[in-house]
Amino acid sequence: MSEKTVHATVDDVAALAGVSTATVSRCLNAPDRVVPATREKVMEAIRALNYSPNFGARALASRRTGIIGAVIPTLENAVFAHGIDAFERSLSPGKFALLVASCGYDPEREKQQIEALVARGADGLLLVGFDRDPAIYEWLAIRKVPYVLAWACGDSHPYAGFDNVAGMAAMVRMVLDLGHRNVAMISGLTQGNDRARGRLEGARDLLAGEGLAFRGVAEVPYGLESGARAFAELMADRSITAVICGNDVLAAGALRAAHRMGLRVPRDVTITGFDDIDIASITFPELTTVRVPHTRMGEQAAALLQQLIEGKRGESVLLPTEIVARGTHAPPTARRRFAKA
Amino acid sequence: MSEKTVHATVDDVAALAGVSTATVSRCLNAPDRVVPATREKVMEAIRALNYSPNFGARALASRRTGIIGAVIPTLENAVFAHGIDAFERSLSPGKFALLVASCGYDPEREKQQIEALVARGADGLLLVGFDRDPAIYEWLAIRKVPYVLAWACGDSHPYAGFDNVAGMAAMVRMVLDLGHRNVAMISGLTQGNDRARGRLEGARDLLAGEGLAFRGVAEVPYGLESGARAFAELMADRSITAVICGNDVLAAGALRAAHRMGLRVPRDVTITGFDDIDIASITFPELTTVRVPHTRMGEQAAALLQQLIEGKRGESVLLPTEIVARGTHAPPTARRRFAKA
DNA sequence: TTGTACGCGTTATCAA
DNA sequence: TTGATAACGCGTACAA
Repeated sequence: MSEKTVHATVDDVAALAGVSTATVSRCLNAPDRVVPATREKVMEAIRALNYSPNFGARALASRRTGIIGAVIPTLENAVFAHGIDAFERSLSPGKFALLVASCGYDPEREKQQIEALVARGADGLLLVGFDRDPAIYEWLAIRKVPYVLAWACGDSHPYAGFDNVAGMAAMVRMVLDLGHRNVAMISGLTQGNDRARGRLEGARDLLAGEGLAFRGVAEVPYGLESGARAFAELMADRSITAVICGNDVLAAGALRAAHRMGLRVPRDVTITGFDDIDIASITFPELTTVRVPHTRMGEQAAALLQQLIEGKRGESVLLPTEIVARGTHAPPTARRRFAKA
Repeated sequence: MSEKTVHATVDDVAALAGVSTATVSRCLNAPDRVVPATREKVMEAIRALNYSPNFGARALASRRTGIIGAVIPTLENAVFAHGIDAFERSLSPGKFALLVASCGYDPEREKQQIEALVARGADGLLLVGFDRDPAIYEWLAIRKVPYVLAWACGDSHPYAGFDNVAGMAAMVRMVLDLGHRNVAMISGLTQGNDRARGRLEGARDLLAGEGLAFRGVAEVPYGLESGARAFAELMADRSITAVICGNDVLAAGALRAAHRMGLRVPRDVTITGFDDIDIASITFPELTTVRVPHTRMGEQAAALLQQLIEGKRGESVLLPTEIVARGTHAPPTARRRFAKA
């Protein structure tokens, strides 16, 4: 005890303060259950010994870690970076910390990451989207691990998110109202990605409701060049006057391709995005897109998950999306409308 | 034991497999120290009971968590989002997981976050930059917590990073070689940010070496509009022909302001950035900037930190920066060179 | 190669 | 309000 030991324990603190270990523990976890006088003695000893509780021991005895896990496709997508940032900032400081894992849009890897986080003692989980192997949900239920889903909505699980289908439908509605009839879409990969799928279907269904169909659909990986390439191919059909994109990055790529092809936006083609991330207001012209409240979503998700973890019941929250009409949309012009191949 | 209990323990597994708990433990942590035959029995029991080791108990007994902590200013800055993403992907799967905390560029908050992560049992830490209260480094040394610094370089601590000073100096060198003499700079906030400070000083020193000085310096918060505003103010001095920006976001903002002011880039003004994040190739014209290997940096940082944690000694790694000459630079034109106020 | 038995540092139950 | 003490579940010398 008199040795210069690096890590003091509760016993050391208790001894120095002249109390029991139980009291020391209480001072840290339920200060109100200790008389101010003794509490002061204990805190004094804690400072003197530079004591800090052992994480493993605490987790073992209390059966919780204060660690919240999040599995996201990738932080390279600004949408997730911003959402996760807000999520982390909204975690009660001192009470919870964030363990992040990425899965690169791979469902199998997502499953592994979920298991890894739970194995690491995560008290709760933040996941992206609804669509995944039901076995995962069952497993989570058995293990009694609370979770919140984000970037989507639904009624089968707790979530803090928005409606991809409705958001995209609204955008297509606007494009149709402008007079466009020959519309194409550049969608993100829908495989194992219900957000991308929702957006694609939202657009498709709205068109169908008007008795229309896409003049072309490209389903491509996330990325600027990816969007650019898809745009160039789609526009081989000279009748197309509007290209709906599944996200802002694809739209920015499309815009770049348009410039290269000598097409003027929005005079020759209308291009729309989704998400309203930073780049949407940097392109020229600035992108007409669907704004998603990523930051508020992260905050709400954090609040909801913390409630669930503490045993309270929380309500899912559906955030509104909104069309941000900037510079890449306009009515179809004669040049394209009557263009020939 | 026969009850439908949710969490099986080593004892359950040992009983079912007909071995001791020690053997079960070995199967998990040192499979080679167990004969294949018994190992198979044990793994079978593990599967049957759906067993997974208790994190707290394991951490307590083994004195390590397999958790690596990272404290960054914010994930909203793409630079950190990409670096952290690469870092996380490079962590040995199954062995280490990433606990992230943000500090919003606030040194005091960074200190708290570091303590919080260590308190949560982090086996090692990833931190941004070198400049911080020496007490923190001492504390880390006493606690024997390995750490790696990134996004900068130096010889006082292990790091995986790059030279902000040299990177910016090279850019200013290029601008001067183009013929510019009336140069201004939009710098990020240098307070508690050695990366921003390094870039500012790198530029300043190079100018000084040529007997020159900035015609103006604005030190502003991170952000598009922030950069735009600074640019507009700086350009009140009509003699300025080049504006060096501390990062790509500020540069994109400056570019936007230039458009608004009716200035043509690079004909009327040269604008340069730093980092080469996505937006650098989306602006019009595309941004001339300094490329920083954020992804490789994240990977190297992960490799180095894991080595340190495992007791091996690792070498710091200095990554090269590189000028990416795109569309926002050109020699000064007569119009600006001889412009009058 | 496998088993025994103890220690790891807290929390939580129950009495006092 | 405080104290004694039993878990908590796993790793690991040490012994067999």
